[in-house]
Amino acid sequence: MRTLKYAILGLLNQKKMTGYDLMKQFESALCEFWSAKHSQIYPELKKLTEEGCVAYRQEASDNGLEKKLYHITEKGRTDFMSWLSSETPAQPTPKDISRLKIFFCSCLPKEERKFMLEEQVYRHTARLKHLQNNQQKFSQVPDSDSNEFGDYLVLMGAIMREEMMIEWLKKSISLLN
Amino acid sequence: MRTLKYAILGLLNQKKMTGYDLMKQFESALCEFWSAKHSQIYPELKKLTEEGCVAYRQEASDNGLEKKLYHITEKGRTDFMSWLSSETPAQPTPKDISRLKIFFCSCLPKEERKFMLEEQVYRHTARLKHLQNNQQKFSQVPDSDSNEFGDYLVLMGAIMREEMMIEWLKKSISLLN
DNA sequence: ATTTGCATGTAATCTGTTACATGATTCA
DNA sequence: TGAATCATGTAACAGATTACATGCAAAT
Repeated sequence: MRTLKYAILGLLNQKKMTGYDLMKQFESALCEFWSAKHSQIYPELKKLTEEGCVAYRQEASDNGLEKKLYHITEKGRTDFMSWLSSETPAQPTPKDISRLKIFFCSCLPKEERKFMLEEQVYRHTARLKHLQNNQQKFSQVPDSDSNEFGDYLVLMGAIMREEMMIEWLKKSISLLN
Repeated sequence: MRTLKYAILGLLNQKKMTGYDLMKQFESALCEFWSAKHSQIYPELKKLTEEGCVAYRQEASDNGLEKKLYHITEKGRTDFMSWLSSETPAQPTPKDISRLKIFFCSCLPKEERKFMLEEQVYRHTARLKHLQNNQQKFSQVPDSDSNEFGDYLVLMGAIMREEMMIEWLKKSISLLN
């Protein structure tokens, strides 16, 4: 389905970047719903260059080192926009090890069941706090035409996801016995 | 991480099954948080047999066809229990194409933005109804020592996930403009 | 002097999907 | 007679992670 292709094109559509910059974007802005290591990004950029979806200019970075500054081409923009407008196919299951373990929790001795669920509550609470902290950087809701609008929506979605997880886990704990 | 191994062991720990039965379980009971096709299940069963985690007896099925009825071994049970008790490593991002598209939604013309989000609301509403229907099969909360307890918890979790998604999408729509 | 960050790549491996392949039985 | 279900497998490919590999600059 080439999703990585479109994630990269979408980012390069916002601004010119190096492979390294893209990697940083996956670690920060996209981390709540997509990920990619540099070992996947660099080969994909090579492929996209061959396809004519991106191009680069060799530049010297601040320090004087070599770097490749990538930008999106017309073909790249066309491909990206048609992907964005296309219907999203029914998502395959989001695989979730925690839920798998909870599914099998009746195999565990009673004390451990509660312990397992509480450990998860702790994790998600920490994550929620971190996300709420990020949200404070927005003094108001960004305009829906700006690039930050997407950031705002997915951050809101991530917060709601964590809140839901905590609520579910606590409800589950209350059902033990 | 061999998660498929433990999913299969967990199911075989509940009862003896054929590869085909396991496939059906992935399609029904586990479908909200794990998936596996038969082309992955059969080779994994072969590997688990070699490892000594499972064993099988060749049997004739109802109709007279050959089938392999798998059961878990002591080693398999030990492996499964130690996996279940171990700490779950920090989950890698659950990849989500819908969220990725929403992240880039400011690239779309205004009318299409709303359309995209509403299409998602429709999808998740249908899914929610289906799950709520399944929940009605439980006349009460199963005992936390029974196998159905896990079913009940993950179904509840899936319902809450869909409710959260709908709420998030509607909130997002209200923020357009 | 050593670690961290910038910067780029390849190789080996693992995980998962789609397609190929077969064959009997049951139901419409 | 043809489609659906039961039943089992392999091969090719796609997607993603871990490890291998290099090198300069800046900060500690």
